[in-house]
Amino acid sequence: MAQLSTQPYKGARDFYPEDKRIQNYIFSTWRHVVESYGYEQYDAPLLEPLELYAAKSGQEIVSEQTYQFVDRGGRTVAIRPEMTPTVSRMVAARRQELAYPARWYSIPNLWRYERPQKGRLREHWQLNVDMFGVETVDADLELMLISYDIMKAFGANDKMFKIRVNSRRLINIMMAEYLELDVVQSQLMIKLFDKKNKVTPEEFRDQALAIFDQEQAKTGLKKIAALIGAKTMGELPKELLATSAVQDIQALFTLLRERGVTNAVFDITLMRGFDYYTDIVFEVFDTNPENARSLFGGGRYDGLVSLFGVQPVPTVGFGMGDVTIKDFLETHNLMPKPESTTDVYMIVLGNALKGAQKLARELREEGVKVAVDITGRKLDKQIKSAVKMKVPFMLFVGEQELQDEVFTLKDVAKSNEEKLGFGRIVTTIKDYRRRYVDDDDL
RNA sequence: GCGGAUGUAGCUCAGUUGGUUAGAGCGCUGGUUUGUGGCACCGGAGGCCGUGGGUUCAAGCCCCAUCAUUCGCCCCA
Repeated sequence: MAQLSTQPYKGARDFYPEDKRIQNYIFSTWRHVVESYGYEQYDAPLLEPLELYAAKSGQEIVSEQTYQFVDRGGRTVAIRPEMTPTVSRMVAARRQELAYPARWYSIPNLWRYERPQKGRLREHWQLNVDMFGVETVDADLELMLISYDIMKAFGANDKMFKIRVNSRRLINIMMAEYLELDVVQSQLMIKLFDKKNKVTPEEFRDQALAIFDQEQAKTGLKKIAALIGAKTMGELPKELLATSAVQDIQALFTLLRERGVTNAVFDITLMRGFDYYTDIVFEVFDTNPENARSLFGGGRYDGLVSLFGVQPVPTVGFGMGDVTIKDFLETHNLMPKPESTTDVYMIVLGNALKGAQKLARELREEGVKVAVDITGRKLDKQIKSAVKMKVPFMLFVGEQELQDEVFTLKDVAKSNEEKLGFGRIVTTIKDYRRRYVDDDDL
């Protein structure tokens, strides 16, 4: 019989305590920002009927990248690969009774069957933030501001990332009316635009030519050059400038500037994969050359809720994965120092265990998190455990200390110690927590 | 689904044109030290060289297969 493997399932991660601390930090930062905008958390099952994704997510996700099985009742079941269809289902179910604008968020784990690679695993957790019920760009603005604030909350500055913005509505006009492409040609051209930064200008030109028919090719390349060459919206071809799609984007950029966001850029090549986006789309992009990649993104998908047979609900949302943001934090050296969630490791000397347990209980009643070493090991072994666990304080408790009610409290990082009574121990630890750790919802 | 790279101690890796008993650093562990970790010194444990086949007098090293990890591609949150 083969030896059992200790490895986690391919593309999925074990979270040891030191890893879970990091994940908790990311989750807690997310929650802080979105809750500060009044978003409330929801959740839903890991499993959904497969048809939910067949409807709108895009073909490949369903056929190739979904974990699926047939349950004992013969139902075809999928492990959720994304949250958007689920939340749309939930909104549709209570379409009439919800209070709008509905501001919701969740942090689900999602599964996709694909080859793992940098920044993309089979299981990841994703912050999903959505606003339902507002059709003006003020909703798009709010979601982008939240994205921006999250990046700031992680310690990023404006130079580390940029926000790319485009519009599906504009893309459709661009393809169908400006370039005069049919549906099939449009899809090919959208894919080509999407990978513009990955191919050489020559390859781009040749592939564009291959999409046009002979008649279109005469003027097509010039038109594309005019599009790509536009660094600001104002440089767009006149035919497009007059459209309401462009005017909406311009209004959005004005609002962003008013709110102090200066690293947002219009990018006509931004496409985003999902079919369900209908209007403005945006993407937060890492500007570091070593990690030059899309970090996360979102946009408006006004049509999804109505798939469930109810009147449409205008919706804007984005999704942000834990794997990519962790890579970003590591690339930019923004990862906080890992430290235990425990405040004090109690080192017990001689026959003091009973007294130490009583003291620990009293400390807990004051809100201090205490781990007691109950092993009876030699002093240095106990200290080593505390250091390895990265607990910030050690408290030495022996028979003499219990009798005097004065204990030695050691600050591990500073390596200095003080003899303190109960009250001072509590305040010292709480001061430390207030200064260095923001753990109110860990 | 396609292509590249890599699998040797818990971790990071070295290992000569194939040659006898497979190495280092860190970590772990015991001691110097029965109430103070990180430093120092002295000991110790720990390897089916990913797995299976093949070539050879002889394989960690060469060949084939397979599994795993990883980086890209396709695709995309």
